[in-house]
Amino acid sequence: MVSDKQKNILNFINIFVEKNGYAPSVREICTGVGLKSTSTVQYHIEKLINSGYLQKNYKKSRALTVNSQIPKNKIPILGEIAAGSLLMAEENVIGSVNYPNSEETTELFALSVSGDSMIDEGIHEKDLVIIDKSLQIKNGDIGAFLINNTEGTIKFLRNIEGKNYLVPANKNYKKIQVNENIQPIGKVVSLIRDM
Amino acid sequence: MVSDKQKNILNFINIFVEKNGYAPSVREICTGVGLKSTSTVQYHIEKLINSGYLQKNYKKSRALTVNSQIPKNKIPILGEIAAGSLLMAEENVIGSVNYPNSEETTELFALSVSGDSMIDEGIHEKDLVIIDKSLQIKNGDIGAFLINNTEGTIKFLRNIEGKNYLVPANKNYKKIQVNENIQPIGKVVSLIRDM
DNA sequence: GTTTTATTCGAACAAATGTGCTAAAATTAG
DNA sequence: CTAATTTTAGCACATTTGTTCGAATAAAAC
Repeated sequence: MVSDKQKNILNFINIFVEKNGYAPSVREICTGVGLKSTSTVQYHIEKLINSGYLQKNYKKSRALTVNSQIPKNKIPILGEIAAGSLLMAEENVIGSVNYPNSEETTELFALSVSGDSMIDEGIHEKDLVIIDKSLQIKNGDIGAFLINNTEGTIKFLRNIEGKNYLVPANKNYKKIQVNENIQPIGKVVSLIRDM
Repeated sequence: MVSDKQKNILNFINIFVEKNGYAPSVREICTGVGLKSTSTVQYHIEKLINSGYLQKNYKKSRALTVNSQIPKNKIPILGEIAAGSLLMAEENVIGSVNYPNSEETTELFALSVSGDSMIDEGIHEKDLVIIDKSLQIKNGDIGAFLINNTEGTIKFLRNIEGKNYLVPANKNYKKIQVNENIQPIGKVVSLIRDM
């Protein structure tokens, strides 16, 4: 949809804004990307706007804004997982958090930990775990799972003698064999605790 | 140093940028804060620049940038604590992290945890703890301390029979009585763990 | 090859914008 | 009250900047 030149321009704008704190003028983009005509830049800008990468304010200078494809570092916090399916329905979102190390990720969300089944792994009640829905939970990983379409939980996934188990990090709880009532949500990639 | 009108203007610029993604023009500030002359705004802008609240680029439009007094949400990560004193000397800063819940704080920094003396509190090696230097460590708090001007450590501060101790959360370590070789750094206010 | 589409250029124009100057008005200091 | 300082206004000017139009060039499709 967008050509190399257009990506080039978008990139230039991004870097310029990052560096200067305000957007470049059309002519600054010209020299920045090696074009000699302002209307050429105009042409590409229009394309980028139509593709949803940029926004502009008619006749105002330096009024370009880059549509950061993903609201950078802002991910929703889900509270209790509603019966049915784990969706980011508006009702379930109880807040949002700036996640440190994410560059661009749509598949992240945060979940408030309830219970102490992972206490031996240093995952406490009320901790915020960041979950990546796009990452498959592999043997040995800590993942988020939905049990009976009702209850969300954080557990180790372990393969023991060919069978998959949800394994808690707390001697007081026992492992559960994965069955059709257990649905993987995503891998736990980070933890945030406020004190 | 800065008058109410100037604060008013600074505030207007901040809100405008937040809302539009680019800075207001001189005339937009005029109408925004109820002034009729561009030169009046010019006058105030110069004051704000001299006071260090703003930056400008000569003759460029909308090239105002607000000097966010504190780099919002960005706090330095310190590595090994150098002998001497715990300062945010350039050499010690090994990175930076976006800290979720901070609005404006100068006194925050992050420290990578080494050792397992707080394992029972769910604080693991390589975790990142956020420390607020401006908060006094009180009885029962987890704090960061500098021992012998050399070694940084995270411990509980507990008052037992009138004496202060650094108490680990690990049975394999013993508590240490606070003496003149132990210097408090700040209170641990948050924890971040990447997996 | 021809035709179509995408990209580039140049120049000119109008609007937006920052700047400079002088003077008046309001506020504060003495 | 008077003098000094701060704040505001008005206007004119020079640049910067976005926009428009037509045409040339390059690339892709047929």
